[in-house]
Amino acid sequence: MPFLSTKMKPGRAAQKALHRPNRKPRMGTVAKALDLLDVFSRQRPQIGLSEIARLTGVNKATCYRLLEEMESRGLIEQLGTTREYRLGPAVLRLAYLRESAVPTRDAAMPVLQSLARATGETAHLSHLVGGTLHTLGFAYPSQHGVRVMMDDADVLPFHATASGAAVMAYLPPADTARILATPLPARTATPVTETLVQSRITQMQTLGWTEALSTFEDDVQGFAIPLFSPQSTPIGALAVAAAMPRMTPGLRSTIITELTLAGAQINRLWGGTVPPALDALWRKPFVGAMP
Amino acid sequence: MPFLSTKMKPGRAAQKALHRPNRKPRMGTVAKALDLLDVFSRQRPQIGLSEIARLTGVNKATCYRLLEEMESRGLIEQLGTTREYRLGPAVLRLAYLRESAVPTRDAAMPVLQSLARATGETAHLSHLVGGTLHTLGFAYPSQHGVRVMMDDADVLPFHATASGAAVMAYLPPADTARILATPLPARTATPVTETLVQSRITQMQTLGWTEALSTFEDDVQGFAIPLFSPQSTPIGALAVAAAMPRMTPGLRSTIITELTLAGAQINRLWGGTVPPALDALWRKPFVGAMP
DNA sequence: CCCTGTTGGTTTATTATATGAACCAATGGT
DNA sequence: ACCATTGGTTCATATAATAAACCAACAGGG
Repeated sequence: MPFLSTKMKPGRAAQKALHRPNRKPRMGTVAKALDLLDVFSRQRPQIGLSEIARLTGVNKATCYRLLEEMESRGLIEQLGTTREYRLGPAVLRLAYLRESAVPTRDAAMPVLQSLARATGETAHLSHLVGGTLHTLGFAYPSQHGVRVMMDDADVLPFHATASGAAVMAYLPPADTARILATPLPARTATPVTETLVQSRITQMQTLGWTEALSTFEDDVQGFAIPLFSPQSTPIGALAVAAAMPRMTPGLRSTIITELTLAGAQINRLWGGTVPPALDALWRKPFVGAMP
Repeated sequence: MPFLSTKMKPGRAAQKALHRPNRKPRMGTVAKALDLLDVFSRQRPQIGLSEIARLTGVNKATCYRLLEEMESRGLIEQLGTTREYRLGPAVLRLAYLRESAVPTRDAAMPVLQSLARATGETAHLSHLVGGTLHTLGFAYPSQHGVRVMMDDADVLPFHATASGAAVMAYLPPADTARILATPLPARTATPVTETLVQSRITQMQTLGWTEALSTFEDDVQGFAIPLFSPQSTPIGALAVAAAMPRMTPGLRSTIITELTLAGAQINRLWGGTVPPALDALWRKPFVGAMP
């Protein structure tokens, strides 16, 4: 029985899944409203009404109403000076409540930091929410001057990252297929072919970890492993992003060893269950296997 | 011009405020959905469908749909084991984004902690969101064995707390009246009369701080001051909750002094503008005035 | 000063969507 | 075997969301 519900809704689910040529998408109002929140990002923390409508494709009047309604609940707020909108204070309370009930982030951050320290590279933690990978946190080592920056709470592309492959490797095949069918976002350093992604997935399944070279960012080598729910469904990924010029066989070995260790630790903290096959791989010391 | 928009919506605002006996409330769907989130609290972090419907008064089918829609966006999640619902991981990302854009909590917490240390009592920070006070954080001193606990990210009653009075004292009179008209929640230690609340408000305005005795909790004395937006509208409160058996004139003096100091500091950090009259009161050293 | 292109916000008829009573199937306690 | 729960679903109905057109208010530019 799955932990996070993966139930099939007989009626509606089937309707949703099938592609009905003459039917409209039929999206709920609250879902549409919540989608508006995705326009906000680190680099664009506050936006005007027209801009939001433009970016989301939602009608301006509709957009206005939705924003107004979310504002009334504090989910977003409006600046009186520029009339721009931004995320509201209510999200803090919600996050606080969530963390006190399920200490996900607070529990994992120390491990993330020690992973960054042990490897000397940037450690990155992401969470699978609503079919997409979201950054939950990251940690930088103190040592190196040059380091991989990821000051983004943005969405991670599945195709172009090691984290994406790590998660996909343990997702139900149907979901993986659907993700692979999704057109990948423009911003990728190196073109990503489906066979390449496929090979990362197999690497994940056979070696116990996966890596990606110069895909999401130039000169960055990423290593990742998945994180699991108590029912062994993937719910996120742990990754290390290293600057390629620094890479050596020794460093690579260190990263993989530390990564699997930290992964096991976070899975334990979160009460996750690592699939037996993978767990066995993690228990074997890394011997320098090459994909 | 107000910072956080306080604009009046001619039509709707009036309709909302007045109690119309023969009219339906006419609440938007997303607002209703977001209201569902309020059922979750520290002591009740996860709830079943029927229970949620019962608590909120929303039809069960409607409730189900709304929850399902929010789940699709990660705002809540459902446990596969018990089918209960709880806050989802998406709130973490939103809060993270909000804090990186407007570092409210992160900026204030150190001040809050030093306030708790300096006074030896529990310090408490709350945020005005959507017409209600929400706990944003609190800090305990390390010294005393007995201390006022407030492990609640719950909503604070305006009537029964010093924080409520502090905020109301600087709210537009109309809002204050509306709040006072609201029936106060059952859970209050000492009965609260309107004149009592009114006296706290005047104390706030004349002395620069306010206090409440044994109202929200027994044997707890609360001191509070308001926090302001750049446009001098109140957006929250800073409070110290002391155990009454410990109270002495000296401690009281310390608390008030430290409280105003910390308040000024947080207002500075948040870019808030303290109203000139209040600012002047805070600059004068506390001389032991008694209300 | 007008022209033009913005902006945030509002109105309207139209229609798609939300609603809720009733209904199921499954579970758990007695 | 029963009864009272539970989570979830159905469907006719009424309500609430929608989108085009419309304002008024700015901000440059000529």
